[in-house]
Amino acid sequence: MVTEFSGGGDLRRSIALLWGLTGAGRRGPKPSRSVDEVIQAAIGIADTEGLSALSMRRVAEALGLSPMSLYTYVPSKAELVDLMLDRVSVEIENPSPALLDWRAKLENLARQRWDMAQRHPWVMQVGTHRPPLGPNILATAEATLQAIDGVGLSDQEMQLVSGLMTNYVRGAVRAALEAREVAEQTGITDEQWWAENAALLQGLIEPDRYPTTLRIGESNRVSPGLGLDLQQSFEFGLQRALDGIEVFIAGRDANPT
Amino acid sequence: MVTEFSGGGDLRRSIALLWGLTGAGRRGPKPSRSVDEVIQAAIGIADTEGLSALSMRRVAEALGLSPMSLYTYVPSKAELVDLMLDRVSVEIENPSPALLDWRAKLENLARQRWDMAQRHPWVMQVGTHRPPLGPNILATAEATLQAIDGVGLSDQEMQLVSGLMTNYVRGAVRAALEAREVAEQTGITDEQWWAENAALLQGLIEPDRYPTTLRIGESNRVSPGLGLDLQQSFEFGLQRALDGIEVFIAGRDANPT
DNA sequence: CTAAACTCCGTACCTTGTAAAGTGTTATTC
DNA sequence: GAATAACACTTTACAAGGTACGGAGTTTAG
Repeated sequence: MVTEFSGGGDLRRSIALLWGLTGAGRRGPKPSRSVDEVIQAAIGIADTEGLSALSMRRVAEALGLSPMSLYTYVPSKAELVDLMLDRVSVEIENPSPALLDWRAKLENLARQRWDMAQRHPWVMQVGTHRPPLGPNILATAEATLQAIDGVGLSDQEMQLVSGLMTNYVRGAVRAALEAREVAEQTGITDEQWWAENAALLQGLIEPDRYPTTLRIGESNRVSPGLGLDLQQSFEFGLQRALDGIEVFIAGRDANPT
Repeated sequence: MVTEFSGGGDLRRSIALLWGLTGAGRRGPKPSRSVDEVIQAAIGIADTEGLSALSMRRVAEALGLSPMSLYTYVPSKAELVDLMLDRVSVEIENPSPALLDWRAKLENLARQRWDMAQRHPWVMQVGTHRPPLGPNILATAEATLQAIDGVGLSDQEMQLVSGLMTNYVRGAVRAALEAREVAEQTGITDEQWWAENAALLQGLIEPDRYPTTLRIGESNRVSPGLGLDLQQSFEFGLQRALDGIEVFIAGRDANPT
């Protein structure tokens, strides 16, 4: 499981790639593929085999090129990942205007992010502080801010709320994807894992030291699956976060700046 | 930036290491170091140079051993990371009983996690689904559950609340650490980065498409730092999350199961 | 037509985790 | 006390990764 970074290379070049600016009147042979094909191939690999399987050699192979040829399309692997990120961000749509209040819109955006992450698990392994400022990523930022625009928050508060949503969603989605990935990689279910651990820990630990944990663990054993449905957990936290924001907005309305 | 996984190897061996079980009556030469020294050396490297700098060779060098010797102390790098995780978890203390209500306790735990992550940034890069069940990690789980025990939630709801806190805190802390790491690695401040991007994007994008984002961006430019203090952002989200939990508990009190 | 700019490839370097096999040391067993 | 099993430790080696470098061939500007 590898988390990639971005922003290393030449910003000018990155922006040009993100916004599809092609230098006019170029000499030399025509490229046999397009940057877009490279991005798609990379996304395909990352989707099906995970980000750790995404190597320049692997992408080149999928395109029928030599590894080093890729560097004529893309300055480095980091920039390629940037491009992949912006590309999949197109799947996040602006919430329908039929959703009237901010809460429905934020909820919708959070679910869209959840869904998108199910299709492209690797996005959660890419750093997004200083995101690649491509058209699609900017659009998702715009959608989030628009959802909470005009409800009485200051610009700064809007950023804080937007940050809270991002932080929570990323935390929850990562947890869920991690669960999926671990299960796939080890071939062991959570139940099996817990059972085996419980057996090994039996007698090793003093029950007095972890009474609550043991009680909850026991209650999970008796009715398994109850405590661990990740989608349900995501929804629960989402509603709590929205409730918290609602409290804040209400308090803000009571004494505006 | 690398996210490690755990749980690959032999569970029995892992548990023995975590709980300090040494096989009695061993033949052969005495080990020249202890597992503890290996863990400490590894933590030192990860703390100061980042998880990506943590290699078996590097740890061996710090201990004055050959790389392969480490494998007599620890079955693999993954298990070493597990041990490191449990080791630093000792820094999370059970909230003082003087903190009377659940909210103060959860708040305290969240802040402790924030502080701990500042000291050991790499912990946020380690997967924690199926965490190494060492004494210290179990203790932090116990502390969290105890904080919300007896406030009228079902066992399942307690897990959901605990999960929400974990997810939010991890999301926020990761965002903050990412910011720090990116700044260190690139040597460019966020302000510089945004300014440069703004300059390059100028004229490239249609203002009608991203009105809110541009307005907020402008408002950041005018009074910089206002929207971006990460500790402040963490605190803001933390209070919102706790507010949301409070609403939930209040509603739960109104009609208990 | 010439030369610059470009695409593409083969080779090579460095870093990783760790498998394999060998050497020497200690404690148990006879 | 000698033999042996279990161990600590080392050297060597492999495969996989990103990408620097230099060369060969191709297209277009001047």
